[in-house]
Amino acid sequence: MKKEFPNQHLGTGCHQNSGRQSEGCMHCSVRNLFLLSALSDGELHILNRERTSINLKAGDPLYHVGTAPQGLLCLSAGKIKLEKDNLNGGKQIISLYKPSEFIGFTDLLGQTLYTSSAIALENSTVCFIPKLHFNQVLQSNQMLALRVIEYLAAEISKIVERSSGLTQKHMRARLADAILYTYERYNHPNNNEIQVALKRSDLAALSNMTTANAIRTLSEFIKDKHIEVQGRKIKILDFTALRKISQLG
Amino acid sequence: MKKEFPNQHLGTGCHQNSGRQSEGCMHCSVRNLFLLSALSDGELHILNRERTSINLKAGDPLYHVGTAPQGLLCLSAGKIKLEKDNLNGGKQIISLYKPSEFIGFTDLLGQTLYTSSAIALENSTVCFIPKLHFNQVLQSNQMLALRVIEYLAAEISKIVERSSGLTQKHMRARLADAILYTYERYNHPNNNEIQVALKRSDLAALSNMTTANAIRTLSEFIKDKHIEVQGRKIKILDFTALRKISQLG
DNA sequence: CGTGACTTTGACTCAATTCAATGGTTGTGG
DNA sequence: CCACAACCATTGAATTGAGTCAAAGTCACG
Repeated sequence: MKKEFPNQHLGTGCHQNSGRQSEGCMHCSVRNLFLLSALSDGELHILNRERTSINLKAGDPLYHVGTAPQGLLCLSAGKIKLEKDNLNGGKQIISLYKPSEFIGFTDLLGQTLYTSSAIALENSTVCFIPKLHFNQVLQSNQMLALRVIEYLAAEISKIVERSSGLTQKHMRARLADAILYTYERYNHPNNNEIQVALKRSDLAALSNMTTANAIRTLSEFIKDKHIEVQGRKIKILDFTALRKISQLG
Repeated sequence: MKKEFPNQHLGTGCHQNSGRQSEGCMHCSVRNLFLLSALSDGELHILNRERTSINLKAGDPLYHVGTAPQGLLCLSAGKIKLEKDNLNGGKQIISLYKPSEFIGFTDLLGQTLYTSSAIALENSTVCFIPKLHFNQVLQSNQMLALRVIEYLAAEISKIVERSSGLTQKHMRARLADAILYTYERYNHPNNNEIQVALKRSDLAALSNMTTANAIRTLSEFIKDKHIEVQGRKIKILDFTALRKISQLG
């Protein structure tokens, strides 16, 4: 799951992050996910039959808010953010995704238009499975449906939790949360560097504040030795301190 | 759906808001709901078999945050709020429920503990169907599972929408939203009075602000003739103005 | 008619946004 | 290889929105 394609392979139409080629969903690492582990080989073949691959360069949109989901999107390599415009002309980042995760899954299931835009944070590859084939499988596999229910219900708890943090916590706590979230999503096993190059404005969009304030607050954290920053690379020095700030402000 | 039990009937153990007695789920008005309309008579019998009725007085809790869901709770008569403690010692109201709706449904589906507390806003009756029986039906009825998926996915969109309102809008807009939401939930067909007695602190908990500020902002709305207030009774005079305030602040 | 819970209002404080100015980086084409 | 443009990061000062605290005022109910 952590092993990424070297960038020069991104143009080949290769769709798996397991390293195997031309074998499709059956051997793709998403197979290991809780959600899809309920699928039989036959069902995986259905999904695989019309699967295609999409390559994105850093900054490219995968889809735009307000458009209609056409199928299941599974991130195969790279990193993607979901964001939407906020009411003050800025952006709000809803969530960050890594390989093997589904992008915009709830919008697909909700039978509505996309409620946010998906944008590649770095060069990425995404598998696309037409709606029809996914629905076919979802409609015939009870176990899958039950797992999707559980997944969605858990999502709701997370969203409500995050929401109350964003509304009630002060800037310092919100930024600490954003840093810890980013680390949890993109951490590297052997050090405390966050393996993604987020702009300051991205950090701000994650923690619901102005870019200027994100920078100011980040500077405080550096001065207090909670983190170390070089350009867009953030290294966490003191998890305990960040968690405490997340609680108390 | 609008016809409520007179309060003196609440102690009888009657569980239907259709007015019929002793016929259980099969003739209960929830049968008309999108979610459960997929159920056969046999399945309704399964649900009905061990159904019991819970009576609550205004202010009584149905369950507390952090406890484990034991079954499906369906509001039969009355009004219920879902709330949780916020980080500043106050409360936040997550949602308001009316008869025929399920209380704490997502927590039940998510297989986790209750993420909020349910409290009766007035005398209420709630049907309880043990988890086991509900799961039995959910596991055997594919159509029901698919509808639950759609329902949950739609819930997520709503929650994200509400969340960004609470984080980004100013007090005036948030209070306007709270008033419009309360009206949408508990409106009376023939006038513009909101049919629920919410305390000022409840209005504040809905719109994520201090009680003092809710009162101040409410006074502005009265002065500007957008609403009329007598005690806890709120009458909407100008929907257009409120909707505009919701958009612009 | 007194007690407690709720409502209202004012003054103060502080957190956060806004706006503006400046400095730094990067990539591109001449 | 340099110069320029475009974008990004940083910092300061002024302004405003919202929370806090405290003091009355109102209401219902025993």
